[in-house]
Amino acid sequence: MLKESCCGANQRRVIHLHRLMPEKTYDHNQIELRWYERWAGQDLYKAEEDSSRPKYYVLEMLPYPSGALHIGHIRNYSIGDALARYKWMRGFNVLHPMGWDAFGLPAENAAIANKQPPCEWTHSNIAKMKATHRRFQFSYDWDREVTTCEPEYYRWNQWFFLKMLERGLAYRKKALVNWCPECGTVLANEQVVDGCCWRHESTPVEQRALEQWFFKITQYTDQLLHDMKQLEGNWPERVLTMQRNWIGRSEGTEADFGSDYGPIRVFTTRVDTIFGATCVILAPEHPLAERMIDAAGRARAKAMVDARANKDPGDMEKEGFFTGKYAVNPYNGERVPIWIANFVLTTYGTGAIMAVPAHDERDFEFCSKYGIPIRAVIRPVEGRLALPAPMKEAFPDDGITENSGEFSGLPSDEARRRMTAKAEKDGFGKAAVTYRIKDWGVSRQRYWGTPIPVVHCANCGVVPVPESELPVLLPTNIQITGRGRSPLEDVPEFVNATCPKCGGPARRETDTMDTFVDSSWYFYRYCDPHNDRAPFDPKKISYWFPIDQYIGGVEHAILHLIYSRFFTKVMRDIGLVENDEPVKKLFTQGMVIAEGAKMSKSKGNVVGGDAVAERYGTDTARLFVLFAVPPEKEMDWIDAGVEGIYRFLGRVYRFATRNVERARQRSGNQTDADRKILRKLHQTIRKVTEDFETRWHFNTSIAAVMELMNDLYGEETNLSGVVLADVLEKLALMLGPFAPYLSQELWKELGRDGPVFQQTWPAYDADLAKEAEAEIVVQVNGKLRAHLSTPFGTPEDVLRQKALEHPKVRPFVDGKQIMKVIVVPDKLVNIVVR
RNA sequence: GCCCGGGUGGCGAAAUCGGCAGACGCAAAGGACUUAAAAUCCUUUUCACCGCAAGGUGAGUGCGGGUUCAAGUCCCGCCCCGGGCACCA
Repeated sequence: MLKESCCGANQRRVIHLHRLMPEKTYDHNQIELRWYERWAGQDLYKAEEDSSRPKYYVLEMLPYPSGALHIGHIRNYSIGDALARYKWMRGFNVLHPMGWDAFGLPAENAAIANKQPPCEWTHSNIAKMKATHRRFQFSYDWDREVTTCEPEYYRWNQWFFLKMLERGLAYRKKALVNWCPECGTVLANEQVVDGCCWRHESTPVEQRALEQWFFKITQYTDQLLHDMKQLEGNWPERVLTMQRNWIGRSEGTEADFGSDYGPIRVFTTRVDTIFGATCVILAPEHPLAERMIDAAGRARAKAMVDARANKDPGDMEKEGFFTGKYAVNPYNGERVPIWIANFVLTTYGTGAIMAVPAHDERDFEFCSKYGIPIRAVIRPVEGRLALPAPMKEAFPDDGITENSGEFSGLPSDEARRRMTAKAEKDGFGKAAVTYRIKDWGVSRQRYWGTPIPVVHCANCGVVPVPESELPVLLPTNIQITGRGRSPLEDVPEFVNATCPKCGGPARRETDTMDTFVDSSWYFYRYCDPHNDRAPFDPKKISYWFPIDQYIGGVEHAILHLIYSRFFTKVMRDIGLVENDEPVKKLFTQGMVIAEGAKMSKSKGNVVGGDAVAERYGTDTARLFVLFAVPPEKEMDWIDAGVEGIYRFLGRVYRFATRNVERARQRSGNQTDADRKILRKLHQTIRKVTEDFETRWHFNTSIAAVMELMNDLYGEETNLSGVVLADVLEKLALMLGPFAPYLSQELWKELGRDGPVFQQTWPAYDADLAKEAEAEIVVQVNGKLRAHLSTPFGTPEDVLRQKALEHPKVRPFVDGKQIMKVIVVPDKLVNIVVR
């Protein structure tokens, strides 16, 4: 077995150094191909429930099957795979699955571009990418593969939808969509470029209101916020902050301004400034607005809505107009004008605000522009009230109220409390909490997604498809033209349905689900992927969950992860799962850029996994993405750097193969070099183990192994066979999580059997790792002057004495007054002189 | 504007608890081997100055202050870069 792999051309003799020991050239292609074939079809990474071992669920975010794995994917999977293999070696029962986020818009675009059905396009992409996965030997249990566009999967999306509907968590309401009048179709946000259609660059996108489906995530807002406590410390602080901002909870007051059209309710966090309100402003979509203005006004309001949809709010000029009507401030009875303006959002608060230009920057900007009066009612705690005339900018800070009737002279927070209490007492308002987060719009007017399982019946209205009739299959014979509201509307055999309630003719819902629905629960399906009676067996979930480690890009910090948390809470309330949160620990890896530029297809600088594997092998590719920078940092792919790693693996391989014979014979006696190398070996094991257990800075782990290799080259001929055998064995094991092919090859060369990841992770011996003597740094006035080698535990006074006597120290000390000597045992002596 | 990260040699980086700044790798230079090259192996490589040399001296972690025997690391102020949020009332 050993000999058959080393053909003559591979061998040469290193005469000058190593006494005629044959070494082999590192031929990555041959090694990787051989093990690839050996392992094919062996189900090496199969996971099964086993209560006798601690479980470990490691998960990388499933990819969209775009056609090829690029180096960003490789980085993500190399981190997860190293961890999975390490955990196996530490005795854990590891679940490490993979799947495909296979629904989505690009498949439809591809269908339009090259007339290939989305299903076909998707499956051929999956096949290509899976081949790359296998080539890299990422340790997935492929029996558990989940492909979200398969009916076996998406029927459970539909099932969850029905559960949401039952619990009042799915509902319909009108919502605006982007509409291209040229295509006659709905556009996704990413298809809107500079306010115009991506395919018709001069056609402005309009806003149209359609009935659409929503999930009531707002019902869980407080839980989503509260349960973040369970995640603190285990999720990146940055992600939690982003989610908190996204939810955007703010406490304030709602109050009614009176008007001829009924009360106008406004929300404010600064009710303490309400005596400074000089107008009320409605969002252009506000229901009262329509009644207050004429046709010309309505046209202006509509134009505002369209313009706002496609512009970056940051560079939009504030605009508005006076309705001609007035509102009454409930606190002082003052009559103020009612305006309509583009910067007031209908989607936040009550869709109406009071404008207090003196104390709000936006209101200040708006009111200054239109000559609306500015009246200060808050003064700085130590300062005077601003005068209206020379006011150059708003004073938005808290302070002391003035000119506020009975509430004058109070600190802002006290004023807020008392004024809110008055609103509640007099019945014109109340304390209120508002959130930025909105209900999750799940409707997409698209073909390539999960059909929403309801029908519309003329007699019965919206009727859910019975569970027993799931899945509602997505038709496959379809022409994608990019025209019309949804491609599904052109498929009569899909649209024409029977009402499950009355048996009469009905129209099937043609909206499909947002693909975030697919990815909100796929990690549960991995635990029971072939179940055809339920989304999964709860018993399996309670064994594997929560996910111990989730690894993916920070770009999913908000949507995917918040939706996943929401789904878990709903599933828990249905009684399917026990955990509050799906993911115990989250790791967000940095982006990969190529030679200084963001990788993109249009730039043509995408570094493909296969190309790198071809040239250097997959072990080199994996090791390099882990070695270049710590995994959480952005990484620049530079070809030259890869060469260094390839050289390193070659060094390991050559060293091992030319010493394996000596190692097997365990010849020679203990030497000084042995002790030195053993120390280094155990220091290296300690370093690599600590990196796995704490920060995952694999760049330093790999650097440590390189140092060990450098030392081995220095002492090669001085080592005994016993120590060589020990070092080579542990080297192979330590490289296992990073370079599975090479480490397996070394393992075999050492005459050992079985996959490396099924071996036990080497333990380090703290005594062996300990340096023989302490290196003491001697400083004078903080400057390094000498080193001392002393036994560990040398008493302080001895260290002080030795330091003062050191010939390199004397010139800096002699003739000077010694003020102080600081001694840190086993570490440092600092002599302070004057 | 607000909230996070970050700024260290020619480059990627290391220094994990306030204790030798630059581990490891890339690039570069020199040497060995070779007819030659590649590959490989060995050496040098923060900057400035002194020295024939061994070696020595000084400066140095974005900038300015501070705390400390001692600061890349802690504190205050500023500059720059990256990311997220951004009319959220």
